[in-house]
Amino acid sequence: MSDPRQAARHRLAQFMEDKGKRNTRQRDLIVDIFLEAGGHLTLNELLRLVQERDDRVGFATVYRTMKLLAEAGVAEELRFGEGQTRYELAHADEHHDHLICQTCGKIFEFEDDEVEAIQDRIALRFGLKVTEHRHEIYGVCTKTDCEHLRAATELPQ
Amino acid sequence: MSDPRQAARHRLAQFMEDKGKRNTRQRDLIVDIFLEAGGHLTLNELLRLVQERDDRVGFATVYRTMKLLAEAGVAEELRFGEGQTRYELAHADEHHDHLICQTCGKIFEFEDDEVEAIQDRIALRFGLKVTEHRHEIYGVCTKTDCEHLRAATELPQ
DNA sequence: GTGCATGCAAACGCTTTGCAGTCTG
DNA sequence: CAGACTGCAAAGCGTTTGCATGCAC
Repeated sequence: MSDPRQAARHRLAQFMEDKGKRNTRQRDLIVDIFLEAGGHLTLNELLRLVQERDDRVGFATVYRTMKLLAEAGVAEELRFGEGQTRYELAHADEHHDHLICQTCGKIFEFEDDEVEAIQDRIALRFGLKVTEHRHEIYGVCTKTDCEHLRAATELPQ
Repeated sequence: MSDPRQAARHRLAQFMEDKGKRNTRQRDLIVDIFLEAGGHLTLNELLRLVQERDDRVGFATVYRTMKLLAEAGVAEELRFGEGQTRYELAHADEHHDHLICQTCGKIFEFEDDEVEAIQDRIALRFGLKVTEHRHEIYGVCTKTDCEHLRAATELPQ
């Protein structure tokens, strides 16, 4: 049960029950695909994947389901500079930030306690109490398979 | 000439000349207001300020002028989580990040070499060469005049 | 059966652009 | 006076919502 996907399913099931939400064919499918895909997808990318398995599902359902997952704490909304929202699996309790390759579009995750500590110190200096933060590092991937990945993930820019 | 506004005016004048751009009543007004206001304004906030002095100026002109300033390296586009673009005066050569108070909407700027250094190290670990980054710290302002500031800056949320 | 969920299409909010008329250099 | 600039209005684009219908419980 150290699988984050299993944990997510449990949390979601609990949330659904608590709130009197219903399980439907569409929701199940969307959740499955979101969990399998493993993150950083836009609504349209999700929709496309969903429709490969069931083309009767509409955009609004994917949209509302992802909002639901976000509310349940199972998904997190990410907004990079692209003008679209991406969704990733929320890792329980732990926070992480992102590195984005501007060539291939690949997104990496990182976590750094030192940065978090410095952050708190900086905020204090301005008289703020930190509630959340966003830290994105943009760069160029030096891996040789960069171009290949770009094609695979189909990210713009 | 350590005044960043003067520096900005010079840089802009140079850019205009190089590119064969023209000086107009509207552009002069928008630039004046942008430089005086001192940052972090949305297009609509700018438009409102501009129209207080000349209500014949349209939104598109403010929009295009700010794009021009961004292109000239005089303004920088900021996108926080609000769905609107804000513009701030670009400080020549130096980079800084932002602290945003979620209560009063006030925006502070900070700079931290240690974070930048850690960032480079993290990126290296993933095989990326950093081109730029974004670091936003959201928090709650503990200042007593927080609510007052909120009214003054008229930020949402 | 009740009322939550779906799918469509329309509304939104912000940004971007085409075009006819205006003004700078 | 050529062509860059303006203002308007319309188009784009991603997101959000109203509503009639469908379906889970």
